[in-house]
Amino acid sequence: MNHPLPPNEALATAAESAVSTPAFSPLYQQIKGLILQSLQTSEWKPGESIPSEMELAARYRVSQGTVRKAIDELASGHLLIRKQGKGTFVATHAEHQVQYRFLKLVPDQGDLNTEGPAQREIVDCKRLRATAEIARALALRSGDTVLQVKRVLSFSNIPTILEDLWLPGTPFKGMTAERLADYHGPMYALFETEFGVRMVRAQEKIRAVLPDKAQRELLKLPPHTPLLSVERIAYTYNDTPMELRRGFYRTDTHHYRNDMN
Amino acid sequence: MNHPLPPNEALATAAESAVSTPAFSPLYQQIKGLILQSLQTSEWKPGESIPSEMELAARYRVSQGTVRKAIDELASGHLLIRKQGKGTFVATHAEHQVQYRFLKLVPDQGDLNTEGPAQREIVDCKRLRATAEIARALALRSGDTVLQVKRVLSFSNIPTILEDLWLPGTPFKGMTAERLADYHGPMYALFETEFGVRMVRAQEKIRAVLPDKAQRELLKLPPHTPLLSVERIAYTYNDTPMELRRGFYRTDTHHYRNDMN
DNA sequence: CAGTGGTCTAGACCACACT
DNA sequence: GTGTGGTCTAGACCACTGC
Repeated sequence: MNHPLPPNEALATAAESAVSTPAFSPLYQQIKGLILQSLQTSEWKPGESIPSEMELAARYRVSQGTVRKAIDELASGHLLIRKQGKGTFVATHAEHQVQYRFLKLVPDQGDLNTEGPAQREIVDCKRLRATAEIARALALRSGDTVLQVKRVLSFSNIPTILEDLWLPGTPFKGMTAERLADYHGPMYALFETEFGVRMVRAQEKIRAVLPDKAQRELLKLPPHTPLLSVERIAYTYNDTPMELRRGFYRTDTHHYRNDMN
Repeated sequence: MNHPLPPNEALATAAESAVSTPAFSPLYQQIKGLILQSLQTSEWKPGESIPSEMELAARYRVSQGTVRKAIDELASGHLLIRKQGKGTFVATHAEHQVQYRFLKLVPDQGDLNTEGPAQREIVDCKRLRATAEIARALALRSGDTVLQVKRVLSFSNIPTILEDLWLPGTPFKGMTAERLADYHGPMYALFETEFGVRMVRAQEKIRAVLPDKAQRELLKLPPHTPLLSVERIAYTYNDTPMELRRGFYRTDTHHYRNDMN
């Protein structure tokens, strides 16, 4: 093995058992896995600080540099946030800086600050059985209980976003329309504090569509107004899908912005 | 200063002149700037290898680790590509792996491989004076010469993308419809080899729109088919805008895919 | 002041590609 | 084998934060 010190029980020697693939994994990747595990089990919660690099180095019996590289990768994936002089923290959607990280709709003029926060209206919130399609997206079985939420977001009192979202019933047991309505702040922040579910990654499929009658009414749209259809699957740690969201965005005053580099 | 060796003339001491802001810049950032400069001046061209880490360390009089960190950042920005055992290479849009890095439209079923390459038809290609809007997007003055290209892309012989693009006249002197039509491969690869312009970053604004009559005809669309409007500004090194592109995408068989993490 | 992350170095060794 | 990037270590010092 590639470990210079007495083997740490935590540093799996699983690679040995494999035959055809050497499956060489650098030490810092293994450390990254161990840190990830502590995040998953909520040993360190969103917003909290994790142990210092020196402490982690001692805990895992590796050098500070190795821990450093592991943390660097997690930080570049927005799982951790480094703050010089203060420590390293578990990322959270409650942070003002990264609020609405996954919402790419921005006003044509001005920015999110000039516009202010959205007005939110919960239209519907109920439990139902997952259709085949929803089950597939959420890695559930058809018929499993899911929570459906339907809501409208308005900016400057203009209804702009209509969205339906589906959450797996088990992890979100106890979620109600009231709790959603009472909570001020990003929905993903509520998921973190109330249900221990942190979204780390999302994937969106975007199309141009014409709204049906019900959608037109909820958004108070004139006829023949095309909408952006945004289908999102959000994942927690371990690539587990935890939310399916179908959004319909007005794009006459706003646009979807995507920066690529 | 923070340099342990006889000062290298290349490592600017510009920070000294500033008064209010200390403007501390780590060594590896300065190295990164020097490498970037060599990329801008085409000392190393797309697809070529740059000197080894050891050579660069000697050239800049720093340790290998410092060069390494500079290269790491450039590689994570897709400006360089590291290949273990072979060397470090200047990124290029001709690489099969990263071809069409900025095209996010993918087929609903299958992937880009099952679909095969697009059929391309140049509809128009002419020089004209920049409108105020185009001039602003390309950081030119109104009335400056720009090159306009209009084309249609088809997949499986179904016209799917209609796009207009505008290029600044000076860097793209000598571009013709013929050269575009004759070139097989990504347009951005042609820009690299023929005009020394490498696109490193892009920004897109996306909306849902209804096509006008001309657009409907070019894409052979039934009436009332909404389209995705994708406005892209692409930048070279140094954040210089080099292309404005307005695309209209059919999204009944394809969708715009955006992965966030 | 002590504690944190951030930078820089020097040296050893490993994995991979070419020849 | 030689040369490349990739990993890991150990130690020194710098920059920032808060007591």
